[in-house]
Amino acid sequence: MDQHYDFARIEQKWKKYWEEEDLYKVHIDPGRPKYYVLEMFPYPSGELHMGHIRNYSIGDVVARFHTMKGYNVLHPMGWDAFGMPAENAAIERGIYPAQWTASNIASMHRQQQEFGLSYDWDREVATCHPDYYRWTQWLFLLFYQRGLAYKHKAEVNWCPSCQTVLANEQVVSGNCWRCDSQVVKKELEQWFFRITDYAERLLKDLDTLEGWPESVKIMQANWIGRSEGAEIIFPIKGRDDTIKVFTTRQDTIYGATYMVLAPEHPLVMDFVRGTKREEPVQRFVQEAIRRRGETVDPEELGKEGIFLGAYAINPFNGEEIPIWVADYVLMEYGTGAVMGVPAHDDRDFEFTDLHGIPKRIVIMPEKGAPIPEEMSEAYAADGYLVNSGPFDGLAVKEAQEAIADYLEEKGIGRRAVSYKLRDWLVSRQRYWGAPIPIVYCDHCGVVPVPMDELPVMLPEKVVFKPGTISSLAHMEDFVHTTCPQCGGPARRETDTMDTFICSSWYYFRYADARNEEAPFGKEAVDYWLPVDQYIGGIEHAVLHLLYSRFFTKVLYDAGLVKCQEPFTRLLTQGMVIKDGHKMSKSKGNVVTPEEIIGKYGADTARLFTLFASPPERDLDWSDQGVEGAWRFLNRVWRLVHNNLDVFQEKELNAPATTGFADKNLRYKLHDTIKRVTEDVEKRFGFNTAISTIMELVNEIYRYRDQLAGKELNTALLRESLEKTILLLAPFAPYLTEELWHTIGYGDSVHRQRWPDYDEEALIQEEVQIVVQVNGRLRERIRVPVNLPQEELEERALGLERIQGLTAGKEIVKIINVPGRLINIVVK
RNA sequence: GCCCGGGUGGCGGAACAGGCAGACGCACAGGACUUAAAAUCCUGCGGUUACUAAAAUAACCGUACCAGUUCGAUUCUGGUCCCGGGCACCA
Repeated sequence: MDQHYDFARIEQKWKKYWEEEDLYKVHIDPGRPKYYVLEMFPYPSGELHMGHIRNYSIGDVVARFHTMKGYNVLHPMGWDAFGMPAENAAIERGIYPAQWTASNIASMHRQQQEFGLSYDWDREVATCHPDYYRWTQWLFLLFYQRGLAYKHKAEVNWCPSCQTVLANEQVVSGNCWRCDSQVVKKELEQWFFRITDYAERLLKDLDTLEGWPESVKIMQANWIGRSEGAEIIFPIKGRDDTIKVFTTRQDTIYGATYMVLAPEHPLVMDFVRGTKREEPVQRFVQEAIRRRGETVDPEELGKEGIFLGAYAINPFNGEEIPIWVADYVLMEYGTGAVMGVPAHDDRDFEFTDLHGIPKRIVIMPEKGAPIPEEMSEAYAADGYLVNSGPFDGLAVKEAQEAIADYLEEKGIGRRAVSYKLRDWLVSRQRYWGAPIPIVYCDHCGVVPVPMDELPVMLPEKVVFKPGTISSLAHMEDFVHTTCPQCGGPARRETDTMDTFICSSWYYFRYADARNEEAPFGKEAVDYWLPVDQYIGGIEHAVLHLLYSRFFTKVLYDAGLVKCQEPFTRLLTQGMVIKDGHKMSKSKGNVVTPEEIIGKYGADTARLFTLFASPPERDLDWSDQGVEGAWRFLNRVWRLVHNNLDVFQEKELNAPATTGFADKNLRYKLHDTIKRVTEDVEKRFGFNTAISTIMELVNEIYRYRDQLAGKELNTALLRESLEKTILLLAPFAPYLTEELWHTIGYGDSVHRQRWPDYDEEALIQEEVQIVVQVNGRLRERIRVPVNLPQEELEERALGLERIQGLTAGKEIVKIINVPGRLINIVVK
């Protein structure tokens, strides 16, 4: 017999069989519990990499396991197909983005099928198909109708390399998330989604996501950035208007020694117009705005500012405080104006040191402590109020409440909540995206395209003019249209949608992917959604995952879906690393899925990626480790082939007097079933599940060796081999299918029930007990399971070594952990 | 700076509720099979020391570091160091 199995032949054979059998097609079946497992759909770059394989291998095990467990499993795949690379390819190679994308999809689809992934391909979607983006546009209009989409002129993030704007979430440390170029600020009129309306719910509902990693929830909470505090209205000396500030430390109001406005604040120029300060302030403001657009690191910025010659009046003590403009105050957050409390805020402290503004201490850590003259740093911690008039002596928390109450009573302010989250900028000056379904009519203004006229088709035959912004804007046939309202001439919106919109709802579409009447049918989404298990990279912690949650809540409010959260459980997988770096062409450490398939087959590739590390952690690629996975699969293959006789005999031999070896094997088998089930179901412990199966296989080999030449319990051997195949089926679907048929079955192994373990088999007559003296391991003894405690202690104390260690000493106590150890404490 | 993870043999990792540290795999070493190699199978494999011809055995140390709680700590608590990730003046 060969030492190795012919993976190429086997994998081809069963791939074809599964396709012919429609093995992975699913339909709504209210009689069975559903399970929706989903891997984040990929961008069709044209090639699968190991990160994809890891992602899909995890999802496939989860899907196959639940199918065997009796669930009706939805496991779809599709393509996040709009985006920049297609445009670049078009420019570089003179091929239309639609064609380039379609051929990439075809080749990646083929590679996925090689891997034997259990997708229902009838539900495949591609976001660039009119059948799909029609509904993306429909959803845009739904948002528009609900007042959640609006056009607005604002200072936005601009990536000079991608030649388009970016949402805040898509700027990573000042750089573009996609191309890493430095992002600059630009004033543009753009479409936004009002995600800030949902800030509170997006934050609060994080608590309901018990199946999400804490780290992702914390990242989202930080991104939303909720702060509780107060707005305080300051009158302006000599004028009728007022300035409103937002603060989280209203308790420090008596320590406010100045006020600062953001450079963009409308009052800034108002204060200095026509005065000698106008020119320097103007210069300062322009410079501040320019620098803000360029500089990445706030440390480099320092704290520049300039006095405006005006004074605000502290409504609590009537004190006049100077009003400054400074670059460290942001117009977009709070009210764009801050009360400066240098003694109790690090930034204000630094600013006043620089510009010679006095500090006043109003919080002391202890009651009655002497108030120091000098401070070396701001005191931002807890304490008690001083120098604060009627509020003296209150603790910080109490003062915050008391002062908020006072503000509201006197009508000079109110409690307020501020968020760091900004509205989602969704327009992009790119061709390869879903057109925004809006027209501009000279007569009627902004007019949405009627829903029944969708899709607004993206012209496929595009010509890219280098250096121009959006190619769509140059396509006269596209731009010129008629107004849906008055029928007069109108222009189309030429910006397209952020591709994150397309990916914010695809998991709903899978439930009803071929629906031509609606984005999805109610029955289908109510049955399948939410996604029970979502699997993907941590890099989407606040991008795709936040946007999708937002979309789901809007669809919920519109009555289109029943769930308020899209993903019940989330698994964030680690990266695939080789030689200490992420695999990349520039590092020259890339191993392609195709190489591995060619050399060892899909099962080995899957098994290795699952075995080498737990899914959340980074995976260190090791060619030798792959070799080990390959060896193991062959070991299983040989084990079955070497024992084929037990499947051919009709009368199986099960001697009545089963010996220790038999009991031992049967225990191992059922213990393995139990552990593998729990590992996969509860812990995503694929690495330990596989190692447990390896132990079982080793045990079966040992059993054969032990009983070589003796009468075998063929019934037990057969049970062991069959169940080993079943346990391995989700991990190595091709090999196990082959073996399942080899041992004589006609149906697919992937239609079998997951094995249950037999409690009886797990009952042991003897256990090993560890004997410790003063917590140090000294002996191990085997005793009957139900040996009474006194007898166990007696036996332990009677052991020669233990006697030697306890002789002449006082036994203080004996700790007994049933079934595990006893610890004799002596003095 | 703030907020999260993580640190266990030569390597990837295991130890699930405070109870045998190092499962499983890789690498390595020795042996079997072979004319030979590959493949396969078997055995060993954290460190130090003692004893010994060798094996066996035993003691001590050991889960980044320092304290603490406990009969007992990789696991819990406090502090320190290092590595990785997120945020970026958010008042």
